[in-house]
Amino acid sequence: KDKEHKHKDHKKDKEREKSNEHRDSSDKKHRDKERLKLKDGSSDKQKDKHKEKKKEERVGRVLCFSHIGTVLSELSHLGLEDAEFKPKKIKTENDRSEKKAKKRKQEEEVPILVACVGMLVYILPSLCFFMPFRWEEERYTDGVKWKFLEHKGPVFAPPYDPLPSNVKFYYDGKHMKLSSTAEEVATFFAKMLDHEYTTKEVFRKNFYKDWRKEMTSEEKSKITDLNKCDFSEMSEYFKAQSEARKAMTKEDKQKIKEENERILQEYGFCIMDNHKERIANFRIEPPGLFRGRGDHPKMGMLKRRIRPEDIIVNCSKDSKHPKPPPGTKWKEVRHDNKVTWLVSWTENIQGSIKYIMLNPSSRIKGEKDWQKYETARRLKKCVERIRAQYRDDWKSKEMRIRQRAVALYFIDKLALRAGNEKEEGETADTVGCCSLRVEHLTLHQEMDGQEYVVEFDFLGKDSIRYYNKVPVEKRVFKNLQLFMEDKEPEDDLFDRLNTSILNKHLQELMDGLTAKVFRTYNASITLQQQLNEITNSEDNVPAKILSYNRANRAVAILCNHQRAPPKTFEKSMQNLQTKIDAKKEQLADAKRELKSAKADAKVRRDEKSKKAVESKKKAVQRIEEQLMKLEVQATDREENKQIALGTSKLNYLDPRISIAWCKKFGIPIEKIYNKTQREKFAWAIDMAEKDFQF
DNA sequence: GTATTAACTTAGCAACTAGGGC
DNA sequence: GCCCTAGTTGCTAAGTTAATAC
Repeated sequence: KDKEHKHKDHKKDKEREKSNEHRDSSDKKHRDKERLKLKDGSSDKQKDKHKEKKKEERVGRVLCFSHIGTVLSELSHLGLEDAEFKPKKIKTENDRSEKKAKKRKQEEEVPILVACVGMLVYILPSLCFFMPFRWEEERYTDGVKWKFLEHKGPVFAPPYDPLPSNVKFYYDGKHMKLSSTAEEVATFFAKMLDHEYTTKEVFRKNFYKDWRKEMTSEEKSKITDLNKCDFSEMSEYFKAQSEARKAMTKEDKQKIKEENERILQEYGFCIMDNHKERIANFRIEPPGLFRGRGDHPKMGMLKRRIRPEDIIVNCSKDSKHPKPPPGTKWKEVRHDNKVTWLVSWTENIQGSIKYIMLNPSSRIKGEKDWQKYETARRLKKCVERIRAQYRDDWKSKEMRIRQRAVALYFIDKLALRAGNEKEEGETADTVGCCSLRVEHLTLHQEMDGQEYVVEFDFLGKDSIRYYNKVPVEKRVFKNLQLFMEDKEPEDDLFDRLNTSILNKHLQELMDGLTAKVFRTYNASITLQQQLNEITNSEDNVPAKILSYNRANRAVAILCNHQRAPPKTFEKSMQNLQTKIDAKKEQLADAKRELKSAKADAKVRRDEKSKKAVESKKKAVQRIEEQLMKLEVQATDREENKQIALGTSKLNYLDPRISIAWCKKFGIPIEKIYNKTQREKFAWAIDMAEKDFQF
């Protein structure tokens, strides 16, 4: 069968190449152009490219085969009568009983093995026909994302459960019974009472304004000052509830777990093109108070409850459409297969659209992820040309080109984000490269013994501070002086540039190139270089993992992925230090014992004392190793205090680098990626060999 | 050319959970 | 068996990008 398969594959390969040639003729022209532009289109390079292409195709196939298992298990899960494999038939009662009887008969007469073989015979012809090409064929060219999509719709937030009558709200010291709607909004505030948010003026103002909108006219006239509102009883009640949840019996906890599992099984999966796929966020966001990040002008506003009438459902026409809760209607049922979302609604704070989409482990997300890294790898091949060009552009006669070139230099060198323009007063004041203002940079002709230093200080995405002192090339420095001339601190540094202009330019330099590709590229290449540099094949597994974390950390620092130091950081650090101190004492003891054993052996000169010396030596060694391990742990933790490794690991580092590294150095992949991460990177685990280089 | 919007990725925090140490 | 802590998962805000409208 294998041989047959290979033969078929070979034939199909040829056919596919032909059709690809045809389909990609325009692409090819473009590539040829690229090659000419590069002026180094040597035959070797072409061969490499061809090899690479071949490899990709092979890899695609490997993935496909790995999918057969999934498909089979799904089929057994779904039953063979499923719509994708057999036309649907309206079942009559007769049909059903007939079928039941048949099934019983089958169960009695046909051995299970034969039944399984029968099932395989039924499925395999169709699978063998398309499976080897699944990944390629299903990457639809015309923007189509799927052919079949069926799901059960979203899970709504539970309705408001009013407070028990003994939990009271007080206004100006007096008990006041609130209407259900006003009470619900009050509980949102009460739940956050311990949070710093509720002390912020903007938060309080926004909350109060929106709360009043939910009050009855009587409540409105009575409640005129938020400072006179006493939510403390409510707050205590919720705290007690949360304690009670924690103190629940094992059985009760198990029951809740089972219920959640049931909901997950019912609503957490969909069928997209013959695959059962996990949905990411199938629960609608519950109502509450908006918690923006940083100095957000809208913090505290009421995020309203989403009803079925707000929901747009997306699924295929021929699927079983999700049903809205009894007595309600969807806003719309759409059949748009050029998008990947299953459900959407418009939120009321910014007026933006929220989506329910698939889990990162899904085929559709996995493929996109893979594509992203392939684009970054293409950038690797032409990055030197692009760098040469922007360096050249620093000398351009045109201001806009100089600005574009300096901005690109920052994006490339410092991994800054593109930096879209934002509407003032709508969101927190944060910037990226293109939206940098004069006030965010300080130029130092000379600083700490270095020439031409630029000091950056601004708030980036999520209001995370970016602070960096970077020596730059003289030409960049002079350009920056020019851009900042005669400008106010609040003026744009790059007044002739925005992300749209920049990305259009990048698109001309390389197909698919945008500002964010540089972040992906620089992150991944840094990991690769660091791993190549610092991994010592002689090291043991923990030491190698420390090297990996160090490489990962280098990337996180480059991308400025910060975190608030964990609340328990100091304490856990202290605990570790105590352990280290104890180990040091233990080591000193062991050394003393070794010394005396040595002295003893010198006097006695017998086998027994020699052996004793050896065993003491070993003990010292062992303790030294343990101490080193603890110290390594402490260093690792200290270095990680304010750095978040997860974001780069999940979004910027080509997983194939890590997997290849694991394979090369015999590290179990589980040491690097946890279960969720392994699911997300299934595509990479399947395809990365130990010699993979980014 | 500019503004707006839809669709999708990237991001940090908090709640939850599992597993190691005592 | 309990407690502590690190790791995991869920949540949703905040970006980027390309398409579309004007």
